[in-house]
Amino acid sequence: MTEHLLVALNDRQREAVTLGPVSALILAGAGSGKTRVLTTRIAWLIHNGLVSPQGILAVTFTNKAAREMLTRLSAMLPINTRGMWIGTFHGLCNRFLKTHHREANLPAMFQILDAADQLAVIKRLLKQMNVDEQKYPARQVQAYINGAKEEGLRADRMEAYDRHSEKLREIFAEYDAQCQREGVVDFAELLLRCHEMLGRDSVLRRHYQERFRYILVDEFQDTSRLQYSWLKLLAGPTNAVFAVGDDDQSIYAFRGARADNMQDFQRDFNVQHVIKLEQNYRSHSNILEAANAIIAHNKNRLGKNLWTAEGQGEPIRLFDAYNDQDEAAFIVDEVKALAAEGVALSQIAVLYRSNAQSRVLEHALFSAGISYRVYGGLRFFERAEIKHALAYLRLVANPDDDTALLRVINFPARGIGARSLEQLQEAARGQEGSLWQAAQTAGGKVAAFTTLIKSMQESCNGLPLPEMVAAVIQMSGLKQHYLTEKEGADRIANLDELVNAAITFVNENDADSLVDFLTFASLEAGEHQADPGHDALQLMTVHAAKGLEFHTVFISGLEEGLFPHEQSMIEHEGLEEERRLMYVAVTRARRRLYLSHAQSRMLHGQVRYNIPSRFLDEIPQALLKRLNARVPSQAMQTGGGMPSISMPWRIGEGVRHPKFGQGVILAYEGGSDARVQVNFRDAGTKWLALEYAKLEKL
DNA sequence: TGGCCGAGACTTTTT
DNA sequence: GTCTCGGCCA
Repeated sequence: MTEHLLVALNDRQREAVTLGPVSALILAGAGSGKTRVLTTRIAWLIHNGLVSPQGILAVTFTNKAAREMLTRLSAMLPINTRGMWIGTFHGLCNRFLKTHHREANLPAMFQILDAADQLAVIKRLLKQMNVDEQKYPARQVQAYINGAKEEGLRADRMEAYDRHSEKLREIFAEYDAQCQREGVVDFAELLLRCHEMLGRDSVLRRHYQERFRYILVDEFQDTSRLQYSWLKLLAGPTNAVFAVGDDDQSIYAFRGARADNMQDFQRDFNVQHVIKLEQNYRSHSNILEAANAIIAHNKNRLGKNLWTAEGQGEPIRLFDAYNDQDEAAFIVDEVKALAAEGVALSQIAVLYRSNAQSRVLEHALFSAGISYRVYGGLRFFERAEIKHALAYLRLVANPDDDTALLRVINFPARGIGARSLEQLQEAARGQEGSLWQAAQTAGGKVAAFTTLIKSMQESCNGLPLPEMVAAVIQMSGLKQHYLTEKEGADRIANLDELVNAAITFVNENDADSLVDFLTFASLEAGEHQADPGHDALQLMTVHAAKGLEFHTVFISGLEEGLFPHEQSMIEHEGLEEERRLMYVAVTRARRRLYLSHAQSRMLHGQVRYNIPSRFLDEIPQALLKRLNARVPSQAMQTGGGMPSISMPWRIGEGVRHPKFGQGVILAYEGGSDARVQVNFRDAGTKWLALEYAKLEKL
């Protein structure tokens, strides 16, 4: 009866899919078919009548993953997936809060602040509270507040041990009060508010515990403390939690992800079934062996070894570039050759540790006429013109939204300057109300603005969503404004696109209310990916590549200080996270993998000399094919291995010291007591007198 | 109100 | 090197 669902699965996968009503931890390695297991399990549970679609709660990390799960599910089962509780933590919490807004002490039309909105609120607050923004930078305050909420803490539970932390706590409390007044919630608040509501209201909690007998969690290694706690609340003592994750792919510790939740889960849920999915369906074995060898250097692991039934494939190609431009030129050449062999550009990815590295690559690709696409950067709903239009729409839905009001009260410019705003804010503070409320009694230009918003509200009344959006854009004067701007054409095109987005939204969702659309815009800022029809080389950070796969992958900038990043060394267990990042990068490749590093590169406006990444040493030499060493010609002439004191040393040259090991020359001082500064990989940076130091060229 | 200039930063990022 | 932000001036 259910055989057709299981036929394509291996034994481990099938075991996971067909588990009974018990909690289980699935350690799913890269490329081991984890999404398939997750969706097949849901289908299997429903198909066998163990649970109805309404009894399932499935959590993913991104909207994209949630969508994919829904798509696959409807392909497997003839059911309507629309009402199912499958979504991100934030999306599901939002759903809870919308349904029970009274219990959560929120207005029915509460709005969601994205990170930029939140920062704006904080900046405004700091000004209002007369806080020294040098001592309390808005970004740090934001990190403090979000960090606290991720841990499940509010201001009243924050410890304060000095004036600074006391102040932070005070700002935190004031910030929450401000959001409450405006009827807005930030991302972390969605989770925390929902968690508190379920914790407090036992009737509600039991209701949902009865309902969601099967809870499934994707990317479990990326859950935060609060998210895990939320899961525990919903699971109660009896429900079955199916947690799928890979501790080796935990690369978001820096933003609160806690892979230790996997161990806690085993203990708290008395997990009897830990199933490892280790067969990889993606890569050839050379690539997997390299990945296994690298990750084996991490101590803090649950333990797992990927294998494949496919052959060993091609060796991993290693390229030693003279500098960053040389590295880029090499990549361009190889990409051209691959394209000539018939590999689609979209099946080739160039990965790097940090975004700044893309510039040199882009330049080289542009000159070579290779089409490419860079992932990251601003997304559709984050663009200024879109945020402006959305702010007008937000005011139509909830005029008490101060953030939205401040964004557009004078955009396009209508002569409401800083003075009038200050008066307005003063008045609002006086009556403990919103800016909108204070604006009601104002005259002149402010009154004209409130009239505008009110007429927008009237015009929108009864209109279908897309027409509403179009009307508000029209009435706002945004288009006229951009007409006069130099680069306004793109912005106008984007505003038109917003109307299209509304049409798509109505078609793809049951909802067609303005509030739902605004929620969608906040919760899902739009895709990074552009038109898939366009064949282009893929450029992205390693983080952005998680979950993707390509025929060929280039990992560039494999240098100490860059990858692993120097900032990571000072962090607790930072190096292990960098290594997991490297593991993720390597396992993106199906057939061919290139690793490259440059002896020097331009960084922060300075030339920096780096030695090859330690991760390269962690790969068995037998798997590697060294393509060449493009060494500067002078170093070539000196020949290898001859100790030499008389010969001038070149900055950037690799050296070996009998005691300190490998390093790179950073600086040179000539004269009778000539000395060099060497950055040793293991021993740090040292000045050495050439007369005594037994330096050897590499 | 907008534009210009200097200072300072500058891993990774989804919701 | 390059971008953003804030302050200041016309």
